[in-house]
Amino acid sequence: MVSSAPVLHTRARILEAARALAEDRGTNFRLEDVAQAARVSRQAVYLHFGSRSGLLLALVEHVDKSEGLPRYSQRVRSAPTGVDELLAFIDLIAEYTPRIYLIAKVLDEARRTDPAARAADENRMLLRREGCTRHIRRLHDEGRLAAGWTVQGAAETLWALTNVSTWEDLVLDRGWSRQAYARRLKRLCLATFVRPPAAG
Amino acid sequence: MVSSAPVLHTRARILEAARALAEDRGTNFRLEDVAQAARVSRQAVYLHFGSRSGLLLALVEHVDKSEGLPRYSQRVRSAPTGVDELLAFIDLIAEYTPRIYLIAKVLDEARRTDPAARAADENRMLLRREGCTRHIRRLHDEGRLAAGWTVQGAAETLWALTNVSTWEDLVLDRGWSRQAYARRLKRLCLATFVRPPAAG
DNA sequence: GATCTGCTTTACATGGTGTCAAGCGCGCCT
DNA sequence: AGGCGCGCTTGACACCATGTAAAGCAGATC
Repeated sequence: MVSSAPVLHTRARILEAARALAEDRGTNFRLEDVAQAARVSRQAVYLHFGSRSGLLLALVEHVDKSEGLPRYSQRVRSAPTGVDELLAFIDLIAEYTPRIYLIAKVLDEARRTDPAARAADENRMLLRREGCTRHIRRLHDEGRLAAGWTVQGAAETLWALTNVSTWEDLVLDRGWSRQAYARRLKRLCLATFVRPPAAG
Repeated sequence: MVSSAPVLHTRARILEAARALAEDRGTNFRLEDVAQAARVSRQAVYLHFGSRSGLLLALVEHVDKSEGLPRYSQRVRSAPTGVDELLAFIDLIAEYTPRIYLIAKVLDEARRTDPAARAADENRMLLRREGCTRHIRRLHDEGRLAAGWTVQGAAETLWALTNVSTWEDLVLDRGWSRQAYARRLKRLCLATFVRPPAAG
C-alpha cells in the first residue's frame, strides 16, 4: 500500500529545495544549503544529480514541466489572424517570463562553465525563435508584414525584443507592470511589423 | 629624467594583461594567469587592486577611458533635429557596443558578488538612460514623438532596445553585421517613436 | 535471515581566492 | 657611503566550495 501522506521522494525534495533557494538568493547557493533545506546529506545531491550543473539542469526541466508552457502557446496559435497571434504572443511572453525568469538566470549562469547547460540554453532560444518565425511568417502570408522586413529579419528582431533580459530591464529594473510591459511592447510591434490594412 | 622607453607601469601592465585575457577567454581567467601575463607575481595584483572584483572594476574604468565615449556622444547631440539625433544615437550604439561588450560582461559577472560592481553597473545604466531620455525629450519638444508615448515610457523602451544583451543576441548570436543591426534598429525606432511630419 | 538499495558519515583531494610575513633590490636623501 | 622607504617577490598558509572515495546502516524484498 502506498503511503497516502504527501511525502516527496528525495529527488523531488532536493529540486524543490533548490527552487526555493534560487527564488530568494538567485544562484548563489551552496549544495550544502540545498541538502540541508531538503533534509538530506550533501552526498545525496551528488548521488542524484552528479554535480552542481547537473542539479541546475534538472531544476530547469523541473520548473519547465511544472509551469506547462505548451497550453499557453496553443492559445497563441489558435488566434484568428496573424495580427491577433502577434498580440497574443506578447501576452504570453508578459505572463510566462516572470515564471521562468529565475530559471533562465540559473541556466545563464550554468552555461558559462557547463557545455550541457549551454546546449540546453541554446535549444530553448531556438524554440522561441522558431515561434517568432511562425508568427511573422503568418503575418507575411496574410499580407500584413510591414514593408522593408524580411521574414527572418523581423522574426529575429521580435525574438530579441522579447528576450528575458529586456523584460528584466523593464519590469524588474524599471518597475513596469505586466500590463505596461505588454501594452508598450504591443504598440511597438504593431508600429514596427504590421502594415496597416489597405483601408481606402 | 623620465625614461623615454614605452615601458608601462606595473599597474597598467596588469590591466592590459587582464584586458587581453578577457578578450579571448571571457571572465574565466585566474589572477595567476593575469599576473603571469603581466610578468609580475600574483601578490602584485593584490597590492594594486585588493581583490578580483577590484581588478575587474579597474579594468572597466581603464577600457572606458581608452575608448573615449564622450567625443562620440558629442557628435550625437550636435545633430540638427531630434530625428537625426535618434538615428545618430543608434549609430553610436552600433559602433560603441562591440568595443565595450566584453567589459559589460565582466561587470555583469562581478555584480553578482560585489556590491561595488553592482553600483558601478547601475551607474552606467543610469547614464545611458539619461541619454535616451534626452533624445526622446527633444523628439517630443519638436513635436515628433509618436502618439501614445510618454517621454519616460519611450525613453525607457529605447534604453531597453539598445541594451547590450539585445545587441549580443542579434550581432553575436544571430550574426548580424553592424550595418544590419543599425539599419533594422533605426527602422524599428522610426516606426515606433517618430510621428510622421505633418505633410500636406 | 541474507541481500539489495538508498542514504549517511567521515575523510580527503583539488583549485582558486585572499592573507601574512620576511626579504630583496633599487632609487633617493642627507 | 650609509640608511631609508617603496614596490615587488617569495613562500607559506587559511578558507571555502566542489567533487570523490569508502565504509556503514536501516528498511524493503525475496
